[in-house]
Amino acid sequence: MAKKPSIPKGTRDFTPSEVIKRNYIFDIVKKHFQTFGFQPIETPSFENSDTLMGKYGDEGDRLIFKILNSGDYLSKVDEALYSSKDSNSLTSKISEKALRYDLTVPFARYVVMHQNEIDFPFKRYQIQPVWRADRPQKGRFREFYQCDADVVGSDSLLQEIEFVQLYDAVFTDLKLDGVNIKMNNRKILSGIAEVIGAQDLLIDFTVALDKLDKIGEDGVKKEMAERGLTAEAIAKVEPLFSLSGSNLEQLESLKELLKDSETGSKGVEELTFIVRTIQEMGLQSAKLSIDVTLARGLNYYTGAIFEVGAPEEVKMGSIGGGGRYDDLTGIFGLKNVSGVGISFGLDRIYLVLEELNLFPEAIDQSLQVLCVNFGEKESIAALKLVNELRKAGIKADVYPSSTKMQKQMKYANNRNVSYVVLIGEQELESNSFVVKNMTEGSQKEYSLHTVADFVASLS
RNA sequence: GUGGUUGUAGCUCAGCUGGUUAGAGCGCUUGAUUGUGGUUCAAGAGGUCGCCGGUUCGAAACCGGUCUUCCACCCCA
Repeated sequence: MAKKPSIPKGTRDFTPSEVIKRNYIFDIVKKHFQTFGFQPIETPSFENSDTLMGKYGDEGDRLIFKILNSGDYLSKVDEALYSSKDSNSLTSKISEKALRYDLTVPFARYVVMHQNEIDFPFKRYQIQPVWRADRPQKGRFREFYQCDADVVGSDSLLQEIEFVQLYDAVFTDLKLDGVNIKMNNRKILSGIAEVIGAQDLLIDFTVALDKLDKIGEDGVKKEMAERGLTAEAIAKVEPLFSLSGSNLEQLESLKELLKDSETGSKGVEELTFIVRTIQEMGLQSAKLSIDVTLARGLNYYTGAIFEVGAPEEVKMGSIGGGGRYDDLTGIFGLKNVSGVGISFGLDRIYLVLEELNLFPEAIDQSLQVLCVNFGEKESIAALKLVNELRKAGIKADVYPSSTKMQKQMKYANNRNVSYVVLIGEQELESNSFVVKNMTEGSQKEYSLHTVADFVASLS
């Protein structure tokens, strides 16, 4: 080993225990995706650059990993461009492929390409890694998994309602109590901007408003002023900071506030329908709350906006989000297809479950039974027993070499094995095996003819 | 992309305003214990102090660069 190996910034190796815990989350999420009628698809890990570039704004373009062309990629670049050192124009000449940046845009591409085979409404889920050339932070990586579920081809609000229930089902199953599903509606934000006379500054207005819980009311006002909102407009925003009461009461206030805005009223109406219906049907462990300051992903969301907050006792931002985008496939030439979708932030959910100790206790156990190896003859007998145990679905193994017992026992202990089986000379003679319970330290002898008794004791 | 922060044994970390041979706990190996782990005791192995360069008689420590970690911003899952 000449040099210590390393992995790129923002990437990770996963240990066996981590993979098992991640799979636990994946399996639960998948199970509920399926019971809600979503179908899985997969798309390539890299796409043509023009599929991705320009879809996420300037900031997004910068964060897309570009793949260098194969072969002598510089020979095709003319001298003038090369010597101009203009990275942006040069990039398109030497790189025609890029790593997937999210799952939504490739999905839109997929829908357009397969529009004639798809039965709409199409409910799909997709769990694959994506890559971003971002600067890493805690819970933020350059390679991470996204779990998305989207519906395209239906503008029914029933979809939004289903997504709230889907979030509730998944987090309930994960035993993660007290998640807060926050909802807003782009139309409400547009309506507010309209009413305060700042339509043109919608994005600036919402970006500032979104920071309320971080920088407080005064901070938001200050930022709005910096972003060009008039003092008059900011004064009109005031009532938003003091919205109180139940979801429906807040919606009632918004209705009054937005009565002069057609768009805004539509948004209030939509949210009211969703809130009423969810209230009627009930949620298992999550709570649904209206949050007019919620303003993420505004570049393409046109209706509902979702964000899921971790339970209050953990300091973790959002663990999921999503929204409705009325014309997602439009960028690829297919008009009038409405879509709505949500995403689960796997890495953060993992951190939250870890912090709250919510992974099942037995999850780490990769081996239930280990047979100590006493030599060739003995190990063959052990292997026969192990075969029977494996057929019964028990995770069992024989230690591969007849090293000292102390070493074998220690290995069993470190692997968190619950039972160690001893088949030595004495046991061979009497056609039996000794089972040591590693947590209690007790031992029990079984006949090799009645392995079923031992199997029964395991369940 | 901007500003800051971190890096010393497999892991978690000490190491003073530059000074001789770089430490601890845990883990690991061996023995006490040739058929019994998790407890105990004894002994042992393991480090080009992230990497490259500079200052100095002398650098783990100071300076510059670079990589990495984490944090804030931007943005976002």
